[in-house]
Amino acid sequence: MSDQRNSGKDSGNGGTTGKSRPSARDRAYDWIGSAILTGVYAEGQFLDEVALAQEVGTSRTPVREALHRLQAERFVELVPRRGAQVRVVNAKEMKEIYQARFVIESDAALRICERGRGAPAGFTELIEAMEAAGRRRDWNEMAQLDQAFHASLVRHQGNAVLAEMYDAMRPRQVRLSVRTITEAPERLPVIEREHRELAAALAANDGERSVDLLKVHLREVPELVRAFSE
Amino acid sequence: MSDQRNSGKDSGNGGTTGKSRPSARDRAYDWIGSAILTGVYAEGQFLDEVALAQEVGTSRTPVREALHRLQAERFVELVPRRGAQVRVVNAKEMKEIYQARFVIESDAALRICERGRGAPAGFTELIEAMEAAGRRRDWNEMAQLDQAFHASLVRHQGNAVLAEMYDAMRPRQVRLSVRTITEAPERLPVIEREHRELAAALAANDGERSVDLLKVHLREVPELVRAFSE
DNA sequence: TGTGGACGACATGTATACACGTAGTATGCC
DNA sequence: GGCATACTACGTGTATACATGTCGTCCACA
Repeated sequence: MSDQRNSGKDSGNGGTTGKSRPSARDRAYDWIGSAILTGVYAEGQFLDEVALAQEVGTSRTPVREALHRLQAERFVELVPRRGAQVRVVNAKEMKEIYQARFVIESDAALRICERGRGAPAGFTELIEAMEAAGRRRDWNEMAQLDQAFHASLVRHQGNAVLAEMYDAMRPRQVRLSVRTITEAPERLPVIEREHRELAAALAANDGERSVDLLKVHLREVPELVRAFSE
Repeated sequence: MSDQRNSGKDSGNGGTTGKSRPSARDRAYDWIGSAILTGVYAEGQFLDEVALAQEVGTSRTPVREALHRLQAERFVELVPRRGAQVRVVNAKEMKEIYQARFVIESDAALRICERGRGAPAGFTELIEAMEAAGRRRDWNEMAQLDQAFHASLVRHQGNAVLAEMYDAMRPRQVRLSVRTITEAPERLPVIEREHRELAAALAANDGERSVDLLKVHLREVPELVRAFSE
């Protein structure tokens, strides 16, 4: 929830001034987003712009802009003349997200293998970093690396529109990814093995096997979610 | 560019007051969006918030909110401390959009047929309305109905996340859809035939044939685009 | 003459004040 | 006692003023 500035693009923000202080809008975005993810606000609750502004330490204007962005990422719903309503990701939506992920990722794998592109650059390094984080039991780091792993697969395909779509789902997944790993760490070796197998299949440009692996890999998580979430 | 209010959702805006006057933000969104689509502003040009506010007849605040929304739809890029830069959809992006459409639509068709759901409700009516618009040579109406046709296919699949993603591409397509039909009206009968064939394949729950039809249908347009756009 | 820096104009980022619509509450009527 | 209605409080929608960073220009200097 902290690397989401500049709409996910690394547009360099000038570059000369070095690391400029984050804008009020970004701070409001981070603050509200974290609050929703950590469950400070109940689902369906309306957020008070003035109260948020006081909490963040800005005026209403940056808060409003942050809320619009959070709406784009489906964290809140902006009801006209009523305000921003908290919209917690539920099990049904999570299942749909994983289904959408499978659609995009499997298409990416197929096209990558069709063109003989092999595994993305840095794929192995990401796997190793993930396993290292797993040994440290740093689930937060692991979840982020897992996201990066799958995102690099999609980006490797070369379609920026699909990659943007895929990235748009990312914020909604972070919370549940961490939770999934935290509550079922015994599945860690399985996940790691599947990652390595996927890397191998891609390196061999075996699209069909890649899709099969993704199907299994992306099916497990929603099952876990359903198991302890309903 | 006129039915895009409330972030594409028909959230009923209260309902009791009937059709309330559009907000300043919506008017700004429509005005700027139309201006970009009709080519008033050159690619890469920075938009002046004050000037836009004067044109639309509001203050800067609704203009800024409209620009943020236009950024989410990739019509402009918001460069920090510089402003909103016009970002015209180019041929490469258009090709990627059609590829993304194929990925989502073919998945929808497959799942619909797997579950034996048949064609979406109102599918035939949409086809007939499209053909009527074609006879009137009302290309604008045709393009919109075509969008609705394909969107209903995606929605019929039942995955709201994928449907939202799909809808997010819609604004970017409108301009080119109209242009494509306008500049190659002789292809109209082909398009209409393909629509009817797709409807028949879905009604028969023939997923494989539906995908084949979509592959042809969604491949033609980018080819046309490349033909007269570069 | 070309280059570097300082200054001024200007646009965006932010704060705040006002307008308008909605929700909740109290009151009167049936 | 229950329900409809008017009123009040409150929060969003919008406008405007101020703060701050950026870009272009001009001038000094090599």
